[in-house]
Amino acid sequence: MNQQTNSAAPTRQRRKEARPAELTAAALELFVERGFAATKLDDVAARAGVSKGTLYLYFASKEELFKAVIQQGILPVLEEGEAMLAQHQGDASTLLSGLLLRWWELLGGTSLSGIPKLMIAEAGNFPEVARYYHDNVIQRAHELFGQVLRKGIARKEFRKVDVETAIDVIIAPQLMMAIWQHSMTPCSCGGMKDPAAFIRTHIDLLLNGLSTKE
Amino acid sequence: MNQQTNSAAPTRQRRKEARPAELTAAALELFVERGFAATKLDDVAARAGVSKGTLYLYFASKEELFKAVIQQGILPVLEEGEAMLAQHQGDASTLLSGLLLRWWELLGGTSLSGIPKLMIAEAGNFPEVARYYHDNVIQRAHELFGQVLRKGIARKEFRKVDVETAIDVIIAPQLMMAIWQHSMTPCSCGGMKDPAAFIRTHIDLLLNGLSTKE
Amino acid sequence: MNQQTNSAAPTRQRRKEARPAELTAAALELFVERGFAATKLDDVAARAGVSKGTLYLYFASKEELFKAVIQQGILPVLEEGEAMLAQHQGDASTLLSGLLLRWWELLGGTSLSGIPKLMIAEAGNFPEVARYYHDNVIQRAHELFGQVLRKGIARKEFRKVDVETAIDVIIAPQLMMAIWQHSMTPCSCGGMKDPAAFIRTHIDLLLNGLSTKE
Amino acid sequence: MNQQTNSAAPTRQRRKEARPAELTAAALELFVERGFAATKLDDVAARAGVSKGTLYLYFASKEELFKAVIQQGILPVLEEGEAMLAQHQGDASTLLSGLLLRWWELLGGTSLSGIPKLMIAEAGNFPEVARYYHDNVIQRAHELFGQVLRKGIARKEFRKVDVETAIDVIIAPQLMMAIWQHSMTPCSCGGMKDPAAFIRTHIDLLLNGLSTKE
DNA sequence: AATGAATGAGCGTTCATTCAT
DNA sequence: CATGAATGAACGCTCATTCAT
Repeated sequence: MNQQTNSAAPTRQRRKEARPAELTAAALELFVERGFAATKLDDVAARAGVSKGTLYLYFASKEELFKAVIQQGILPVLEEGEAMLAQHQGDASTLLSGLLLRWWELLGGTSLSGIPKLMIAEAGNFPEVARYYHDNVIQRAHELFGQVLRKGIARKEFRKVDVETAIDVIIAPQLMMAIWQHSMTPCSCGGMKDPAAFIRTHIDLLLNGLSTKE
Repeated sequence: MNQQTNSAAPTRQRRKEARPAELTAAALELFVERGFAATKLDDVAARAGVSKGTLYLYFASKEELFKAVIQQGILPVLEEGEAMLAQHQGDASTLLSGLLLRWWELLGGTSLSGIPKLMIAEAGNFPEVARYYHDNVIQRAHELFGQVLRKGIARKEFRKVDVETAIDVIIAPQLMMAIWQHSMTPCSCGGMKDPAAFIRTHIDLLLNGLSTKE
Repeated sequence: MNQQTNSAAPTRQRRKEARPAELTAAALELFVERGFAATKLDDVAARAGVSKGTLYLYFASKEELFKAVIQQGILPVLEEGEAMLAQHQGDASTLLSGLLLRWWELLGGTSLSGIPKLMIAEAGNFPEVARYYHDNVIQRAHELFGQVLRKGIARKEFRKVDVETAIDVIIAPQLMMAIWQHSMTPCSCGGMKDPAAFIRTHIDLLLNGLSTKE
Repeated sequence: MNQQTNSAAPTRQRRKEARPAELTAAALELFVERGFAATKLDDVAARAGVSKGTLYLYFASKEELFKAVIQQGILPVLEEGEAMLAQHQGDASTLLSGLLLRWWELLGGTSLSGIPKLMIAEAGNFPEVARYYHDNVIQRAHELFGQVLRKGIARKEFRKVDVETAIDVIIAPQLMMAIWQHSMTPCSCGGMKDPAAFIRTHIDLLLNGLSTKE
């Protein structure tokens, strides 16, 4: 009897602990596909393989589920980037292109790359979440790239550009790629053909644009 | 008496002809602010200053209204750009930066600049509209910038970059700026501080990135 | 000018006087086809070849139109029958079968034969109209047939049946025929194949059923 | 504890299985009273003692509810009649009057007798349902009475009438009685006074009309 | 007299949320 | 914990009615 309990309990336990993540994962997929308002909780529950009522055991409302989806989605991204920055030694160009490439390696195929699209679409409807996202993702990413740019400028690798503005210009193509991946591309309506080529061209133009070699 | 007839009779007529545009304008604002699904037709009607039923005199359904909003929104943009290209003489750099600046001058303050956000959010839910938008906006804009890039390369102003991919890289920051303007910025959650500076930096990095002068 | 007025005015006048009848005729057709609630005033107006607003120049509401349709529909029927009775001389059997045949000759092909269906379907929703119809159509038809039956019984042509009840039994097949003609038959779902044969069989069974010859 | 579980658990289950029948019963009453289009789903739900949303757990639309009402309503009638025919031995007159009387005993007081009225009113709007009703009710009833008539003719009880047409003539008064019961009568607008007397007179006239004794 | 654009109350339908089991 | 039947507020859409022209 103990043995049974011992072997059975952990399974349930593991399940119980994994549930919220399973639910937010299912919700993320559907929110990204269809938008927040157009996603039905029935469908989220069905995709997660639970009943609709179960959702309410873990999230008090659809809005809370949305918040959890966003919070859940931002953690992996930042830590990796900041770790790269901390570890990096050598020239800023390599660091910059490394960061851009690594970001897509990490998120490219997953629905985490849909979070920018989702956040953009819903920022107006969920200002608190937008603020949270701004403070915890956008801001930290800004600082990350800001440090890289300033390092490059200090090392005379990069021209003296307007750093704060340049950050946005650098990030924009990466975000647009992620967004396209979750909007036009799945309709087979064109959009991005080759993400790798896109990033390569972006880095090429960018490093040339920043370069002090003339 | 004739004068009264002349001025009074057209009142109704003028209104009737102007109505669809008034309605799509109101709908565009709200769709951009809140998204398609989260926008209530009552609110669209209220913002246009008509009753809910009136919407149905001009659009058969909410979805038809959406389509009309998109179709209505794309016409002004393309013609201007293609006209600039046709008229332009001289170096490609000036043309390129001219196009990028002009685009923002035209759309910056209006809710037309919210169409990319709207289209991105709803492409998955309205594949037909997405295809229409792709064929009539994205494709034509691509060709426009493609001609500029090829002209610059032919004139040895620009390096021999992968033109098709570079187009997307060039357009992305402009689109992101428009998107941010309609998502994070209005929440006072940060985002773009100064569009003009952003475009200037974009053009600066871009022309340097494309430049053959090394 | 006078001549023009002379020739034009009567046209208009004639039109003006004919309008209500044209409108109720159109309404009758649609009410019979679809029922009162399922008939749109747009469709009535369209079938009558006028605009929707014009209906309200002649009828204060949809319900008033309904009442007019019923009133309009009952006048021709009764007078004919009562005239036949007054003029008739000779045996009751001939009179009875004459009445039954004549009724179908008069109404068979027209949508007036749809009034019983319409009245039956809407009696519950329009008690006043139902009462009006009862008093002015059902009651008078009852008296008509009552006199025929009593005449036949007095002349020993017919057996001494329960006259009041027999009237309903006699009328029922005629009504059902009219009803079927406007319900199942137009769906090509079967129903009556041949009205003439039906009436013949009805009269045959009826006269035999009433006959004193055994 | 077991007992409680045994009696409590099925409560929900029993309810769920009984619900569709409860709902169609409520809907039948109101459809018969007011017609399909004039019946509000709120009222159906209220009469069934549930909320409006519950209807949609069992029927996908108002039209599906209508179909279910009809299907639900036809089963009890036919089986009884066909059983009577199969069991009967002896003369056709007794069988015929037995069928006519039994039909009213079964349906007279219930709203099932309102289905003919309902079907007649809505046949034009729901051709598929009309066809279903024609094939499964009208046709089978026809065959039932056809066999009785042919039996009576074979036994020389009945005259050689046009069987197919005579069936309609025989059925018509029964149907009209049911229809009147649900249209004019409830308005206290007259109509049928005594169903039993009506059927008696109908049978009397009918058997005399069919009889070979002259 | 006639029009048809405009209205808004009302209905069918959906779906986030609750709760008895 | 988990379920899914039940709810009811809210939304898209319709259509009888009104009224400026």
